[in-house]
Amino acid sequence: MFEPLPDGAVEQDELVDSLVQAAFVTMAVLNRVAAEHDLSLTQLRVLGILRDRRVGVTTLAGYLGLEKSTMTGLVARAEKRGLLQRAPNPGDGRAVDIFLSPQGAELVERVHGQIVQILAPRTTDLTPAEQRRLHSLLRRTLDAGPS
Amino acid sequence: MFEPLPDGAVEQDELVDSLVQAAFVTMAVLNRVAAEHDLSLTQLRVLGILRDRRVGVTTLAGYLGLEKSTMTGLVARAEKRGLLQRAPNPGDGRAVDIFLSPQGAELVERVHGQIVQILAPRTTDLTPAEQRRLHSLLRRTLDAGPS
DNA sequence: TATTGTTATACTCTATAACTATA
DNA sequence: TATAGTTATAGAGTATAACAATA
Repeated sequence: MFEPLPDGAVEQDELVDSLVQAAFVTMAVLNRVAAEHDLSLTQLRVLGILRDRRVGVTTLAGYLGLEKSTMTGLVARAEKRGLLQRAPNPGDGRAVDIFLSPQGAELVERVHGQIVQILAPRTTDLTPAEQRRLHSLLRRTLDAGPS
Repeated sequence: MFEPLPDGAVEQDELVDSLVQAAFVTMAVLNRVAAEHDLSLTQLRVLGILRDRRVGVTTLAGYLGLEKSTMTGLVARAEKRGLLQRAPNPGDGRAVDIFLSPQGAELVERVHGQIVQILAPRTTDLTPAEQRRLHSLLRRTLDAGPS
């Protein structure tokens, strides 16, 4: 009467859908918190990357999957707001180093804390053991590599 | 020597970070697939919502968290491409019904299949039991409600 | 009066192409 | 020649404010 499912296809589908939904919910939170500080998600990502790095425009563009020319505008606007700074690279006359200003560093930590505060309670229905399991499963899913 | 951690704070932090990272990885896939079909993520979301609904502009804007005026442009561009259609609502002379065209319906199914095909393999390192567990944990995390 | 949708306007994000300065 | 970054230009996405038509 029932055909055997093609190797768990329905479950796969539902698992993917829940991953996608979780992504949308999470991104909505990030967007909202960023917007509270007049930041776009991209601006927030820039600050997040610069949290522990000082990089050139091309490298930054690479992290974000954007064009160099796009970075120029993003960096210019963030610099104008005093969130990051530009300085000529000592070793390469063409290159420019991008790094957080003190205000930018302060802001990104504050925003990060806010995000944790909002997202963490969503997982507190889970037992500590379940939280560890979810963490580990997500890690392994992510590490399954690109594409 | 070691202070007791404030009630699992570090683990919470790492769990949230893995949720955020999973969201970025997932959104990157969605963006890439959408772009292959010359769709923005927002356009794709519009098509996804209309998959099983016929709604007015205000309702659609509500689902997406956007302004009505923003929808006008999004809908106009998608309509121009033949992906959706507008029709006056029979019951309310002010309202407009938005719904997928046959081409739009075909496209959204194709894109959805592509997304599942790309994301599903990421979870195949997990055993079937682990997959069910991840699915269930994500669901419970999502259902923890908004904000 | 309130609601539905559009228009006008402005700004951010994004890409492509052309350019400069340096390597 | 190749690379780092900027500028010019154009289009999409977004919001705010003002508006017309209908309820």
